Amino acid sequence: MAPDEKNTAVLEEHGRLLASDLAGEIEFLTARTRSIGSLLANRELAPLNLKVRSYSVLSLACGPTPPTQRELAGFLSLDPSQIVALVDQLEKRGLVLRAPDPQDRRSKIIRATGEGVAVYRQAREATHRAEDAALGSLSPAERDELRRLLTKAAFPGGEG
Amino acid sequence: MAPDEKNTAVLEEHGRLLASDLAGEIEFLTARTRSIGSLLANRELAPLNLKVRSYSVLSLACGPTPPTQRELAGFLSLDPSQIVALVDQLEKRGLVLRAPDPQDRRSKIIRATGEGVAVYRQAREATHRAEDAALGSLSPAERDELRRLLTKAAFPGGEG
DNA sequence: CTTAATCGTTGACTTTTTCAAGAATATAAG
DNA sequence: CTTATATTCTTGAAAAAGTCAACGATTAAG
Repeated sequence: MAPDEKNTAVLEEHGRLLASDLAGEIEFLTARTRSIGSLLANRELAPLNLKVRSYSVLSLACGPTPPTQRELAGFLSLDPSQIVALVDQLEKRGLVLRAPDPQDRRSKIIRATGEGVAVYRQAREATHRAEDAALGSLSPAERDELRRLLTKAAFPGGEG
Repeated sequence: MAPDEKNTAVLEEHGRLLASDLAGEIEFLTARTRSIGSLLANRELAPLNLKVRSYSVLSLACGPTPPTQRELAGFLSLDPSQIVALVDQLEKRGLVLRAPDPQDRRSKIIRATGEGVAVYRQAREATHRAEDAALGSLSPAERDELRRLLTKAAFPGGEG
């Protein structure tokens, strides 16, 4: 078997099962899309010693409104204790820091350092490469539409 | 906190972070959509002693072309060893059985029993309720379009 | 002031994922 | 036919991820 063929085996022949009920369920299609997507994203992020999870935290920490750990947990659908571990790693590498929230001393605001921003820029390119690879079968317009629909699904309360 | 409010806390306020780069990434939106979807689906499936994973196996086993375990692994993006565990459980409950593949005695075809089909019918209603709850913010036309786009993303080689 | 709730943290526990190896069967080459 | 290589299911172990309850510090409510 070729060196990199192993992890791409996800894209094998499944012709017979495409006619199944399950293949028509959005829940299943979402799970499979995510599985392929995070496989490719993790592969691209590996050289930076990041995974999709740590990349997501770093990304939000680089944004214009750095979040508290509680906000990270809610936004990323993770348990607060998982955020602790993720921030610990990133902080140990000097990519983010825990800043006290002036409005609530219980909370800690996760903000990226200069180096964190630098690493994030590379990581963003990596995830964009992964997205190109994962969604290569969709046109730019289709990707925009998919993004719009998924946003409504992921944030039902949205901006309404 | 109200009795059932805990698990619905995923749908909190995230206004500030919706403007982040991350919120525009399809990979992230897919992960969040799946997280909400499988939470609701697992909740609906719990009374039947099923989870999304075992439901998926049961569903394919009920289909017109029962799959081998290898096909299940590829289609569901799971490791073959995970399929063993899932089929073990379902077989122990009498919902599926391992039939020898006449064309390849290494393979085992996973076929639903009569009771398996009966349970599946209830389970399908449960997951449809969950899908309605998860995608309540999308119109039927939008759901169809989302299904179409996700199918292209999940099966790049598709029916081409 | 007293009580209740929230945030980050820790630790324990379960589940899921990943990986390597083996027995049985199939395929390919000589 | 014999030998070598590959595939399928299975097992078991290890790593990673997810779940949950409890604690100190802080805030909010009564």
